[in-house]
Amino acid sequence: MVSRSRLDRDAIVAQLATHVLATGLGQASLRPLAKAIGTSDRMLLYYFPDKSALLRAVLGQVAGSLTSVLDAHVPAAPARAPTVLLAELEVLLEDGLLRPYLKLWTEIMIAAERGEEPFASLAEEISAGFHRWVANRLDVEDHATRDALASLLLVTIDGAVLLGPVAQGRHGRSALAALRGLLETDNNG
Amino acid sequence: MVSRSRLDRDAIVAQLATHVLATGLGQASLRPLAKAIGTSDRMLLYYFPDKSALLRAVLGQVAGSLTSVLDAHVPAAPARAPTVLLAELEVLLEDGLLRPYLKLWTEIMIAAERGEEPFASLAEEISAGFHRWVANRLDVEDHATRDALASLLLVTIDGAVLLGPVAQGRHGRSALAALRGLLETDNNG
DNA sequence: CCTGTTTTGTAGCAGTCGCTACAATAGCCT
DNA sequence: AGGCTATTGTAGCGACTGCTACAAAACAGG
Repeated sequence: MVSRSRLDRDAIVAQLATHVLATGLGQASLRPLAKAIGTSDRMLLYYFPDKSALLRAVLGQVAGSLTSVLDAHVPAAPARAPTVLLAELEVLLEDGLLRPYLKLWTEIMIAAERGEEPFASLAEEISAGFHRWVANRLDVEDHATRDALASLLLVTIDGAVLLGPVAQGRHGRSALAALRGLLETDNNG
Repeated sequence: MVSRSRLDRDAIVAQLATHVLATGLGQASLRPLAKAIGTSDRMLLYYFPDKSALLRAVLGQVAGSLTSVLDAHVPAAPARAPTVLLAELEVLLEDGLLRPYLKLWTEIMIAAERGEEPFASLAEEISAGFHRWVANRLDVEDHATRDALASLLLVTIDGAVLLGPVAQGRHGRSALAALRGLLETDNNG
């Protein structure tokens, strides 16, 4: 009844999640994806109705993995000043733990803007989740300014990752450093 | 000698520039591009050696058009406080004058990160040009902090555009507003 | 008009895309 | 063993990709 195969549905999703995280969505066609995990495109479409459903499962797994990484390194309590949270996220970026996720995230955003599924709906969910995650860790009492600061951190980090490849990554690094400086003087003034 | 055709090289570049600005790089295959400007893929490859050269010419034209728009609305002199320059750029974003260029720009960045030509080299040039454009308009005397602030504006605006499609654009708008607030208190303190 | 060059159309190549029809295997149950 | 279902392979469809060979026009100068 419960049949076991060399590569069942969950294993496919798990292996594709790490593969897509490493290589991006540029090579995410059925045949290359299948080859990367040692199976055939025929199998991917045996376990999933179509490519959209497959990618939705895979990227959902990636999103879950991201929150695991984030929660492991940046616990929810206690709430922090914005500058402190930004510094913690910068460390994760420099360590390379966060960057693959955010690079994938920018690719999802581009595809979402074109209206391609499942990216459009995924983009909405993931951005909402990440924004909530950031806001929950900020010790700003006023809800409006806390949400605005969370948006600012979200936007600036995404922008820094987007501009990462050019100028040897200088723009991203100095932008985050400058923002951290602004947040500090704002806190002390 | 000087032969004239219904659609010569310069006309092709000009028309394709406005077309990709409106539709993005997602549909930028030879046959759709040709159809959009009323010619054939055969003609595009008659005037250009390959697709990469064609896109390089077209995107170069777009970049030139962007600097025209920017210079027309934000003159070089006099230098401004960061918060003022950011406010001016926000106006251009809200008017929709800047957004198409920056959306195209994010697509170029994604393709550049994959190493695809001509996007990798283009990304380097355009980002350097935009950064210089911003830095030239800031009235910050210290070069290092002026460059860092220019990077921050660059990164935050790009991030805001990238996150534009989700949450009805709330993230982008409130992020820029929050950054403007930080820059103001920094200036006054 | 004729000749030669420049500009275009038509057809097609070899590759990839998502997806499917059909058949062959493999494993279980009786 | 025989039958039944779950799994997998093979082959291919129609559409698309960048690009090219070949030839028909269109246009020039003589």
